[in-house]
Amino acid sequence: MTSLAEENYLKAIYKLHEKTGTIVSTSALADSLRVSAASITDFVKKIALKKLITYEKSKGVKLTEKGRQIAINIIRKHRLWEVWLVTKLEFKWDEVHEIAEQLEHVVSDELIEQLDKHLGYPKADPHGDLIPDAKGQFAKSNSKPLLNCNAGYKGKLIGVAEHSNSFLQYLTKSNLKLGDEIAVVAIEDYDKSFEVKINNKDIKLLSKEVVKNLLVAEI
Amino acid sequence: MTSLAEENYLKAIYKLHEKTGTIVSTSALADSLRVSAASITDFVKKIALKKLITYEKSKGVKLTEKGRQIAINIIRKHRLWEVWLVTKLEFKWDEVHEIAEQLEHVVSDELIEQLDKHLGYPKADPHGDLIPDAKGQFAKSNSKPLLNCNAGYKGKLIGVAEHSNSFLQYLTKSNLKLGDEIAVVAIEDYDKSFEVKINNKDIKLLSKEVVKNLLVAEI
DNA sequence: ATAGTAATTTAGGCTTACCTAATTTTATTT
DNA sequence: AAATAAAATTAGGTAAGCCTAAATTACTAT
Repeated sequence: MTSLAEENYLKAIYKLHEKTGTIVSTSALADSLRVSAASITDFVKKIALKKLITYEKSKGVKLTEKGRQIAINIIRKHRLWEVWLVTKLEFKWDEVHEIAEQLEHVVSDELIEQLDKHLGYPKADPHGDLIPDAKGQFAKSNSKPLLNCNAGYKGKLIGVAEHSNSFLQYLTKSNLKLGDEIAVVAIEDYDKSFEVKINNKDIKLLSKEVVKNLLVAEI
Repeated sequence: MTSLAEENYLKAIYKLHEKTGTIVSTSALADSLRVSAASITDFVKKIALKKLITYEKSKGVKLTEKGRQIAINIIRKHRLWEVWLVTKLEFKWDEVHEIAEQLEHVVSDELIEQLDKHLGYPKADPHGDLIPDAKGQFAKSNSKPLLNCNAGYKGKLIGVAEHSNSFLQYLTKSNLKLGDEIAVVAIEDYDKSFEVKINNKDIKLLSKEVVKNLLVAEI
């Protein structure tokens, strides 16, 4: 029904829209999918005919409800597989993305149902990203970047806004993981670096780049 | 490196060779892969150039050692995934083939290593087929069709020689499963049907077609 | 041994998903 | 507002993996 390429295009469009909030440009898609702009124009016309997206020439594309459902389902599968890889197969959170990129395209509703059950119906993946349910509904989340918090704030690390291996490995090396309690001791006005206390114990200094990408929520 | 199509061709050639013991013909492959004979000839020429098989025009094809290793690796992955689906995800043995056909193509050596470990290094899949190790070595097996056994024989059901859903479902319905002890009470000379005793309890009558496809071994 | 049949190969085409180069459209500067 | 730069599209092409129809080769039966 839906080809591998289509699934990847829809997922890329979904993610780019999520990030920018706007209509998705040809060049953004070309960048993200590592395919020439000409190929994007081509393909985008084809899936517009299938009503998976709407395409405005020279403007960009947008998912239709149908396209959005397919994209969310891929994301659901991706995140469930990531949970499996980390909780059952002992992979690290920085090792699962590429494998999940392959597993997400396996087609079987019963498989995903059983996997979800096997994992205990997890709400979030190993990076704290929410896992939509079988109907495509996301749970509500009230996380925010630690950067937006003031001195005195105390919360729990529940996600990351960047998924690069280098960032994930930096956190691991710094002994920071999801679930940790973070208290903001002080904020350096000059460079917006944060002095934080982790789990009521260790004091750490985190750069603005880092706190921008740490998502926290009330305990 | 190896495309999906290549993997499927190599696997099909491996299985057909295993079944017939001979060089594999174009038509047998066409049948098995549900592709026209002309396409087989085409493709076979291509992978012969890659030294995955040897191809004798109008005779048939044979795996090279390189092609054989790839085929065995796909089979290893297929069987490990089947074990996972049955033991961890509660699928029935007649429900796993199609899903494993997709999962077997996921590429990641670490994934398969970890999966193998997670499953406790199983020696056989849910149908009793042996799982080769990471080096492509199969364990020795001394199973034989129940059909070849005489009255008085007592052994354990360790595999099936047919994998069709209808046969697997027949066995399930008949309450026969791998591991059951089977004792041959009598053999009807006229139609070669077997009267057997299962787990020292129930007496069952099995047709020649059925006993031909039941593989047993010494307890 | 040869006619007839079955299996295989060749020839020519199609679709999917990509490409480069050239052109056109849109956005940015001055 | 014109000139330039950047983004998008059009045109023409390619490789992979399939197809049908026609031609060839191999097998079987008398």
